[in-house]
Amino acid sequence: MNDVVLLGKALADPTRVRVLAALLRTELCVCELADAMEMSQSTLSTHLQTLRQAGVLATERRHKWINYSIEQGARPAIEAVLTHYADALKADKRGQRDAERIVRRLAMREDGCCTLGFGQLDTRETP
Amino acid sequence: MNDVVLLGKALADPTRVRVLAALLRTELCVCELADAMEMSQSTLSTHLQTLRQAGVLATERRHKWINYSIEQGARPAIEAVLTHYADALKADKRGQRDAERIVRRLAMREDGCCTLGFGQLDTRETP
DNA sequence: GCTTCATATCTGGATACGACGATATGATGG
DNA sequence: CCATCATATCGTCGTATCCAGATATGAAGC
Repeated sequence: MNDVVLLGKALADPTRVRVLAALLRTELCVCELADAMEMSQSTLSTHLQTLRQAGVLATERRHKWINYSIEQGARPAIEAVLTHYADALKADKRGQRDAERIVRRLAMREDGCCTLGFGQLDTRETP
Repeated sequence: MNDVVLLGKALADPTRVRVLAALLRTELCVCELADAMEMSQSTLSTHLQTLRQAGVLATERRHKWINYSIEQGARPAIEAVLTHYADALKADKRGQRDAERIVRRLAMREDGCCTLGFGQLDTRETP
Protein backbone atom coordinates (compact mmCIF):
# COMPACT_ATOMS: atom_id res chain seq x y z
CA MET A 1 0.00 0.00 0.00
CA ASN A 2 2.52 2.53 1.11
CA ASP A 3 4.89 1.39 -1.63
CA VAL A 4 2.21 2.06 -4.20
CA VAL A 5 1.61 5.53 -2.79
CA LEU A 6 5.33 6.24 -2.91
CA LEU A 7 5.49 5.16 -6.54
CA GLY A 8 2.44 7.33 -7.16
CA LYS A 9 4.10 10.35 -5.58
CA ALA A 10 7.17 9.61 -7.68
CA LEU A 11 5.04 9.86 -10.81
CA ALA A 12 2.80 12.67 -9.58
CA ASP A 13 5.09 15.54 -10.55
CA PRO A 14 6.11 16.45 -14.10
CA THR A 15 9.70 17.19 -13.10
CA ARG A 16 10.06 13.72 -11.61
CA VAL A 17 8.52 12.07 -14.64
CA ARG A 18 11.03 13.90 -16.82
CA VAL A 19 13.81 12.64 -14.57
CA LEU A 20 12.57 9.06 -14.77
CA ALA A 21 12.17 9.24 -18.54
CA ALA A 22 15.72 10.51 -18.84
CA LEU A 23 17.18 7.92 -16.49
CA LEU A 24 15.45 5.09 -18.29
CA ARG A 25 17.75 5.87 -21.21
CA THR A 26 21.01 6.53 -19.37
CA GLU A 27 22.26 7.16 -15.88
CA LEU A 28 23.11 10.77 -15.07
CA CYS A 29 24.48 12.93 -12.29
CA VAL A 30 22.60 15.76 -10.59
CA CYS A 31 24.28 18.58 -12.42
CA GLU A 32 23.66 17.00 -15.79
CA LEU A 33 19.99 16.69 -14.99
CA ALA A 34 19.77 20.21 -13.59
CA ASP A 35 21.49 21.54 -16.67
CA ALA A 36 19.42 19.56 -19.16
CA MET A 37 16.15 20.47 -17.48
CA GLU A 38 17.09 24.07 -16.75
CA MET A 39 16.16 23.91 -13.11
CA SER A 40 18.18 24.69 -10.02
CA GLN A 41 20.47 22.07 -8.60
CA SER A 42 18.72 22.19 -5.24
CA THR A 43 15.35 21.50 -6.84
CA LEU A 44 16.70 18.53 -8.76
CA SER A 45 18.51 17.21 -5.74
CA THR A 46 15.33 17.31 -3.69
CA HIS A 47 13.35 15.50 -6.36
CA LEU A 48 16.06 12.86 -6.61
CA GLN A 49 15.90 12.29 -2.86
CA THR A 50 12.14 11.88 -3.13
CA LEU A 51 12.59 9.32 -5.88
CA ARG A 52 15.34 7.53 -4.00
CA GLN A 53 13.22 7.24 -0.86
CA ALA A 54 10.39 5.93 -3.02
CA GLY A 55 12.76 3.10 -3.91
CA VAL A 56 12.85 3.81 -7.62
CA LEU A 57 16.37 5.23 -7.91
CA ALA A 58 19.82 3.90 -7.15
CA THR A 59 22.98 5.94 -6.70
CA GLU A 60 26.60 5.16 -7.37
CA ARG A 61 29.59 7.35 -6.85
CA ARG A 62 31.80 7.56 -9.91
CA HIS A 63 34.86 9.71 -9.47
CA LYS A 64 33.61 13.14 -8.39
CA TRP A 65 30.04 12.62 -9.44
CA ILE A 66 27.09 10.67 -8.09
CA ASN A 67 25.26 8.90 -10.84
CA TYR A 68 21.56 8.28 -10.48
CA SER A 69 19.90 5.37 -12.23
CA ILE A 70 16.66 3.45 -12.12
CA GLU A 71 16.64 0.90 -9.31
CA GLN A 72 16.55 -2.49 -10.95
CA GLY A 73 13.65 -3.76 -8.86
CA ALA A 74 11.49 -0.80 -9.78
CA ARG A 75 12.34 -0.75 -13.46
CA PRO A 76 9.53 -3.11 -14.56
CA ALA A 77 6.81 -1.06 -12.88
CA ILE A 78 8.17 2.22 -14.19
CA GLU A 79 8.69 0.91 -17.69
CA ALA A 80 5.20 -0.55 -17.66
CA VAL A 81 3.70 2.82 -16.88
CA LEU A 82 5.90 4.96 -19.12
CA THR A 83 5.64 2.67 -22.13
CA HIS A 84 1.89 2.61 -21.63
CA TYR A 85 1.98 6.36 -22.25
CA ALA A 86 4.86 6.25 -24.73
CA ASP A 87 3.04 8.28 -27.39
CA ALA A 88 2.13 11.09 -25.04
CA LEU A 89 5.68 11.16 -23.71
CA LYS A 90 7.25 11.25 -27.17
CA ALA A 91 5.00 14.18 -28.08
CA ASP A 92 6.03 16.20 -25.02
CA LYS A 93 8.25 19.13 -25.92
CA ARG A 94 9.98 19.37 -22.57
CA GLY A 95 10.94 15.72 -22.80
CA GLN A 96 12.31 16.27 -26.28
CA ARG A 97 14.37 19.25 -25.19
CA ASP A 98 15.64 17.29 -22.20
CA ALA A 99 16.76 14.47 -24.46
CA GLU A 100 18.55 16.82 -26.85
CA ARG A 101 20.39 18.59 -24.08
CA ILE A 102 21.34 15.33 -22.45
CA VAL A 103 22.81 13.99 -25.68
CA ARG A 104 24.85 17.17 -26.09
CA ARG A 105 25.90 16.94 -22.45
CA LEU A 106 27.02 13.33 -22.72
CA ALA A 107 29.13 14.17 -25.74
CA MET A 108 31.02 16.64 -23.54
CA ARG A 109 31.66 14.25 -20.70
CA GLU A 110 35.33 13.81 -21.57
CA ASP A 111 35.87 17.48 -20.83
CA GLY A 112 34.41 17.07 -17.36
CA CYS A 113 31.05 17.63 -15.77
CA CYS A 114 29.03 20.78 -15.30
CA THR A 115 29.28 24.16 -16.83
CA LEU A 116 32.85 25.07 -16.07
CA GLY A 117 34.79 22.00 -17.04
CA PHE A 118 37.31 23.72 -19.30
CA GLY A 119 40.62 22.06 -19.63
CA GLN A 120 39.99 19.25 -17.22
CA LEU A 121 41.65 16.28 -18.75
CA ASP A 122 40.25 13.55 -16.57
CA THR A 123 37.56 11.56 -18.29
CA ARG A 124 34.33 10.52 -16.73
CA GLU A 125 34.96 6.80 -16.66
CA THR A 126 38.63 6.63 -15.60
CA PRO A 127 39.29 8.35 -12.27
CA MET B 1 3.59 13.38 -19.87
CA ASN B 2 0.54 14.91 -18.33
CA ASP B 3 -1.25 11.58 -18.50
CA VAL B 4 1.54 9.98 -16.52
CA VAL B 5 1.34 12.70 -13.89
CA LEU B 6 -2.41 12.22 -13.64
CA LEU B 7 -1.95 8.49 -13.15
CA GLY B 8 0.69 9.31 -10.57
CA LYS B 9 -1.66 11.60 -8.69
CA ALA B 10 -4.28 8.87 -8.85
CA LEU B 11 -1.87 6.54 -7.07
CA ALA B 12 -0.34 9.16 -4.77
CA ASP B 13 -2.94 8.96 -2.03
CA PRO B 14 -3.71 5.91 0.14
CA THR B 15 -7.45 6.46 -0.03
CA ARG B 16 -7.36 6.43 -3.81
CA VAL B 17 -5.22 3.29 -3.90
CA ARG B 18 -7.74 1.60 -1.65
CA VAL B 19 -10.48 2.66 -4.02
CA LEU B 20 -8.62 1.32 -7.04
CA ALA B 21 -7.82 -1.96 -5.31
CA ALA B 22 -11.49 -2.36 -4.41
CA LEU B 23 -12.75 -1.47 -7.88
CA LEU B 24 -10.35 -3.91 -9.52
CA ARG B 25 -12.41 -6.64 -7.90
CA THR B 26 -15.91 -5.29 -8.40
CA GLU B 27 -17.65 -2.11 -9.41
CA LEU B 28 -19.20 -0.13 -6.57
CA CYS B 29 -21.25 2.97 -5.90
CA VAL B 30 -20.10 5.93 -3.82
CA CYS B 31 -22.04 5.06 -0.70
CA GLU B 32 -20.75 1.50 -0.70
CA LEU B 33 -17.19 2.76 -0.88
CA ALA B 34 -17.77 5.41 1.77
CA ASP B 35 -19.32 2.82 4.03
CA ALA B 36 -16.66 0.17 3.48
CA MET B 37 -13.82 2.62 4.00
CA GLU B 38 -15.46 4.50 6.85
CA MET B 39 -14.94 7.89 5.32
CA SER B 40 -17.43 10.63 4.56
CA GLN B 41 -19.38 10.50 1.34
CA SER B 42 -18.05 13.90 0.27
CA THR B 43 -14.47 12.78 0.70
CA LEU B 44 -15.02 9.68 -1.38
CA SER B 45 -16.90 11.60 -4.02
CA THR B 46 -14.05 14.06 -4.37
CA HIS B 47 -11.48 11.26 -4.73
CA LEU B 48 -13.66 9.57 -7.31
CA GLN B 49 -13.80 12.78 -9.33
CA THR B 50 -10.02 13.02 -9.16
CA LEU B 51 -9.71 9.47 -10.41
CA ARG B 52 -12.30 10.01 -13.11
CA GLN B 53 -10.51 13.10 -14.40
CA ALA B 54 -7.29 11.11 -14.42
CA GLY B 55 -9.02 8.83 -16.88
CA VAL B 56 -8.81 5.72 -14.74
CA LEU B 57 -12.46 5.38 -13.73
CA ALA B 58 -15.69 4.95 -15.65
CA THR B 59 -19.19 5.60 -14.34
CA GLU B 60 -22.50 4.05 -15.20
CA ARG B 61 -25.87 4.85 -13.76
CA ARG B 62 -27.70 1.77 -12.58
CA HIS B 63 -31.12 2.42 -11.16
CA LYS B 64 -30.67 4.95 -8.34
CA TRP B 65 -26.95 4.45 -7.99
CA ILE B 66 -23.90 5.44 -9.96
CA ASN B 67 -21.46 2.59 -10.23
CA TYR B 68 -17.78 3.33 -10.51
CA SER B 69 -15.45 0.91 -12.24
CA ILE B 70 -11.94 0.84 -13.67
CA GLU B 71 -11.80 2.41 -17.11
CA GLN B 72 -10.95 -0.38 -19.53
CA GLY B 73 -8.11 1.52 -21.19
CA ALA B 74 -6.41 2.23 -17.88
CA ARG B 75 -6.83 -1.25 -16.43
CA PRO B 76 -3.53 -2.67 -17.79
CA ALA B 77 -1.43 0.13 -16.31
CA ILE B 78 -3.18 -0.02 -12.95
CA GLU B 79 -3.07 -3.79 -12.78
CA ALA B 80 0.60 -3.71 -13.71
CA VAL B 81 1.40 -1.43 -10.79
CA LEU B 82 -0.87 -3.02 -8.20
CA THR B 83 0.14 -6.59 -9.01
CA HIS B 84 3.76 -5.49 -8.83
CA TYR B 85 3.08 -4.61 -5.19
CA ALA B 86 0.58 -7.41 -4.62
CA ASP B 87 2.31 -8.72 -1.50
CA ALA B 88 2.42 -5.34 0.21
CA LEU B 89 -1.21 -4.74 -0.69
CA LYS B 90 -2.36 -8.11 0.62
CA ALA B 91 -0.57 -7.40 3.89
CA ASP B 92 -2.30 -4.05 4.36
CA LYS B 93 -4.89 -4.13 7.12
CA ARG B 94 -6.99 -1.31 5.78
CA GLY B 95 -7.27 -3.09 2.44
CA GLN B 96 -8.31 -6.28 4.21
CA ARG B 97 -10.98 -4.50 6.22
CA ASP B 98 -12.22 -2.76 3.09
CA ALA B 99 -12.55 -6.11 1.33
CA GLU B 100 -14.43 -7.67 4.22
CA ARG B 101 -16.87 -4.80 4.51
CA ILE B 102 -17.42 -4.75 0.77
CA VAL B 103 -18.25 -8.43 0.71
CA ARG B 104 -20.75 -7.94 3.50
CA ARG B 105 -22.14 -4.94 1.70
CA LEU B 106 -22.57 -6.76 -1.58
CA ALA B 107 -24.45 -9.54 0.16
CA MET B 108 -26.98 -6.92 1.27
CA ARG B 109 -27.53 -5.42 -2.14
CA GLU B 110 -30.90 -7.05 -2.61
CA ASP B 111 -32.20 -5.06 0.33
CA GLY B 112 -31.10 -1.84 -1.31
CA CYS B 113 -28.14 0.43 -1.04
CA CYS B 114 -26.85 2.45 1.87
CA THR B 115 -27.54 2.29 5.54
CA LEU B 116 -31.27 2.76 5.61
CA GLY B 117 -32.47 0.43 2.93
CA PHE B 118 -34.98 -1.42 5.08
CA GLY B 119 -37.89 -2.92 3.30
CA GLN B 120 -36.97 -1.78 -0.18
CA LEU B 121 -37.82 -4.69 -2.35
CA ASP B 122 -36.19 -3.56 -5.56
CA THR B 123 -32.97 -5.40 -6.30
CA ARG B 124 -29.79 -3.80 -7.46
CA GLU B 125 -29.65 -5.33 -10.91
CA THR B 126 -33.30 -5.12 -11.97
CA PRO B 127 -34.62 -1.56 -11.79
C1' DG C 1 45.12 20.55 6.18
C1' DC C 2 43.04 23.62 2.79
C1' DT C 3 40.47 24.32 -1.67
C1' DT C 4 37.39 23.08 -4.81
C1' DC C 5 33.56 21.15 -6.61
C1' DA C 6 29.35 18.14 -6.56
C1' DT C 7 25.64 17.21 -3.86
C1' DA C 8 22.51 17.68 0.17
C1' DT C 9 19.86 20.30 3.36
C1' DC C 10 17.64 24.39 5.37
C1' DT C 11 14.52 28.46 4.77
C1' DG C 12 10.52 30.81 3.52
C1' DG C 13 6.85 32.03 0.60
C1' DA C 14 3.43 30.58 -2.83
C1' DT C 15 0.47 27.01 -4.17
C1' DA C 16 -1.91 22.66 -3.96
C1' DC C 17 -4.15 18.93 -1.47
C1' DG C 18 -7.02 16.21 1.97
C1' DA C 19 -10.82 15.86 5.11
C1' DC C 20 -15.49 16.92 6.17
C1' DG C 21 -19.80 19.46 7.33
C1' DA C 22 -23.11 22.09 4.89
C1' DT C 23 -25.39 22.77 0.87
C1' DA C 24 -26.68 22.16 -4.10
C1' DT C 25 -27.96 19.17 -7.99
C1' DG C 26 -30.54 15.99 -10.23
C1' DA C 27 -32.77 11.52 -10.99
C1' DT C 28 -36.68 8.39 -8.87
C1' DG C 29 -41.05 7.34 -7.46
C1' DG C 30 -45.08 8.31 -5.54
C1' DC D 1 -45.12 18.57 -8.72
C1' DC D 2 -43.06 17.16 -4.36
C1' DA D 3 -40.31 14.37 -1.36
C1' DT D 4 -36.56 11.44 -1.14
C1' DC D 5 -32.25 9.69 -1.82
C1' DA D 6 -27.56 9.31 -4.09
C1' DT D 7 -24.10 12.05 -5.58
C1' DA D 8 -21.55 16.46 -6.46
C1' DT D 9 -19.74 20.80 -5.06
C1' DC D 10 -18.56 24.61 -1.79
C1' DG D 11 -16.11 26.68 2.18
C1' DT D 12 -12.76 26.20 5.53
C1' DC D 13 -8.81 24.78 7.83
C1' DG D 14 -4.74 22.36 8.62
C1' DT D 15 -1.00 20.11 6.23
C1' DA D 16 2.02 18.94 2.46
C1' DT D 17 4.56 20.20 -1.73
C1' DC D 18 7.25 23.00 -4.95
C1' DC D 19 10.75 26.14 -6.04
C1' DA D 20 15.14 28.49 -5.63
C1' DG D 21 18.63 31.06 -2.99
C1' DA D 22 21.68 30.44 0.89
C1' DT D 23 24.27 27.41 3.42
C1' DA D 24 26.21 22.88 4.97
C1' DT D 25 28.43 18.41 4.01
C1' DG D 26 31.82 15.65 2.32
C1' DA D 27 34.88 13.55 -1.22
C1' DA D 28 39.10 14.77 -4.43
C1' DG D 29 43.29 16.64 -5.26
C1' DC D 30 46.97 19.51 -4.37
